[in-house]
Amino acid sequence: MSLGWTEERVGALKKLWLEGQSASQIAKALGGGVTRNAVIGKVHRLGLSGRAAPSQPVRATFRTPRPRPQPSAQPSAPRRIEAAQPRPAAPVQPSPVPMPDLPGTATVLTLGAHMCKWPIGDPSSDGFSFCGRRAAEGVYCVEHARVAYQPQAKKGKDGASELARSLRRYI
DNA sequence: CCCTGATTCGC
DNA sequence: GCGAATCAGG
Repeated sequence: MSLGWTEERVGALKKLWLEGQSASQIAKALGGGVTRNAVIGKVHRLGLSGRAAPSQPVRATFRTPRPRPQPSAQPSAPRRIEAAQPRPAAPVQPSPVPMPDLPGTATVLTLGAHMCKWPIGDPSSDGFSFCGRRAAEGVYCVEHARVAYQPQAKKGKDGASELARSLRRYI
């Protein structure tokens, strides 16, 4: 299951990446079928290797030029040795993230880094959106986190109906 | 061992 | 162009 990089997926990728989301986070956010490697690869291909707001100070690691496990054949690979790009000393301050009061107003493109990513509606429908409220736990708001991160789905009684009731409000 | 991004290279 | 494998590091 690997759809090509459609406009929307690329757009979402750019947005999430520029927001400082990690590659694996983005990979999960994009649904399935993409690994973090795919995301990273695409990011580099898109030309946005350096990010404005690195969540973790990933040092510009100088890897050894890579020993080539190639049995034979030495393809001339005049790789450029550039790891530190001339940063214009412009520590951008991104994330003027809007925070709607009502859920379901965030699309995959407007969804901010710390906005609840609980899906609202049918993903294959036009009006599909995300909750968009302040994410409290993980990528969800408090309310949705309770549903998403169910610690135990076992209660002697009827845990399923509780879940169903919670879900019903948003479907 | 978990995670992060970076790079290379076969496809 | 794509992404798995592999790397260096936190």
